[in-house]
Amino acid sequence: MRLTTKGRYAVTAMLDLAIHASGKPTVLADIARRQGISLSYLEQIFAPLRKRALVSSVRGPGGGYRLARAPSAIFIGEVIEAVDEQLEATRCGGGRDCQARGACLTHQLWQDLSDHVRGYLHGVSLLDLVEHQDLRDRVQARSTPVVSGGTRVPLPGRPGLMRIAAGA
Amino acid sequence: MRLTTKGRYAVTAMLDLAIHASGKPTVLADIARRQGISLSYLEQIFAPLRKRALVSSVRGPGGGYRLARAPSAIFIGEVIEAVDEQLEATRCGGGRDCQARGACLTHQLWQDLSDHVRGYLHGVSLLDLVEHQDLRDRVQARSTPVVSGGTRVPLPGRPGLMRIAAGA
DNA sequence: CAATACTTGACTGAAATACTCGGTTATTGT
DNA sequence: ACAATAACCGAGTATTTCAGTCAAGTATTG
Ligand code: FES
Ligand code: FES
Repeated sequence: MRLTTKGRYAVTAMLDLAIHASGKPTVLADIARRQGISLSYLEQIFAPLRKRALVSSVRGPGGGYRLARAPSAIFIGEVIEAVDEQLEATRCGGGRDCQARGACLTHQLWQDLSDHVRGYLHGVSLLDLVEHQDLRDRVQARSTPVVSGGTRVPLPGRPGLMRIAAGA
Repeated sequence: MRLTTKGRYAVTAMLDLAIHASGKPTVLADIARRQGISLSYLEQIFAPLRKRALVSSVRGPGGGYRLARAPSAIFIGEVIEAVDEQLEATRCGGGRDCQARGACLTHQLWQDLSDHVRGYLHGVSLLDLVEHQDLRDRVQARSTPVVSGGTRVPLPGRPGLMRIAAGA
């Protein structure tokens, strides 16, 4: 499982794009300044975002980038997978073959973890992030993705068992 | 968020330990052979496991490692955090300070993701992994950790929206 | 005491990350 | 036409992390 600054920057930039949307496209230089990201690095990140049709670009003066869809229809999982290529937690990449003779003992575990993470990140849209800083409540209430029936089970408040690793 | 082979090996080794438990301690060399992991690397991995009191060791001939608790009381999250040190997905590490002036736009998102992942991995015990290869059902039914009141909400079956990244 | 097996620490090659740099192409206003 | 703008593209590079080796211990058993 790989979650790098590249993926984080991509989400941040998309969010910035969503916030400052106003008819006119936004130039990368602005995003770079506002979010404290290197411009050249941003350019590198936006290439795959454009290829996946998450943003559209306009060249020349007055140009820039625009979201290709409504913020409510762009999900974090898409953005991350567009630039990072995989949220996959298995070692085999899904092929059940990291042990030479079949799947290893833990394949299913990582597989399930991957599905879990993907399911979560594909359930949060850019709009969700724009609307509230305190997205905790709404996000947890929607850990099941929006596309299907909207079952919306109320998960209990965050469990109190994290921070096991205290670090000396 | 960092999930390396070190963490994976740790879980695999602990699982092997749980499977081959039989009064006598298990030697690392056996685990190394069975699971295809370098012995020296395993030694490195077991040091922190012992420090965190997840395993106990017996030196000398006839020695080896034993689980320090019942398999039902050892959770995957503990094992991973013991050797990997963090499942944290935020860039700041929880300090809300990766932007110089306060938290970045996406801090809350990564924070929630971390909590989600931790909650999941702390809800799966070694016993769960030992008992069934098809842990999918039971694991999803217990994505809320066991320690608190056992609310046990039935999450819907896995959503059908993964595999967005097709890869050309 | 000799074999076993854990314990510790330093060390290393290879890969990935997080960038930078230089240049090219399209578009626009003057 | 021309210059300014801003997206595009490809290489190159310093640093860090990963994954693993190696060498030297120390405790325990028979
Ligand atoms: S992780 Fe898939 S076979 Fe080991
Ligand atoms: S991730 Fe915590 S402040 Fe940016």
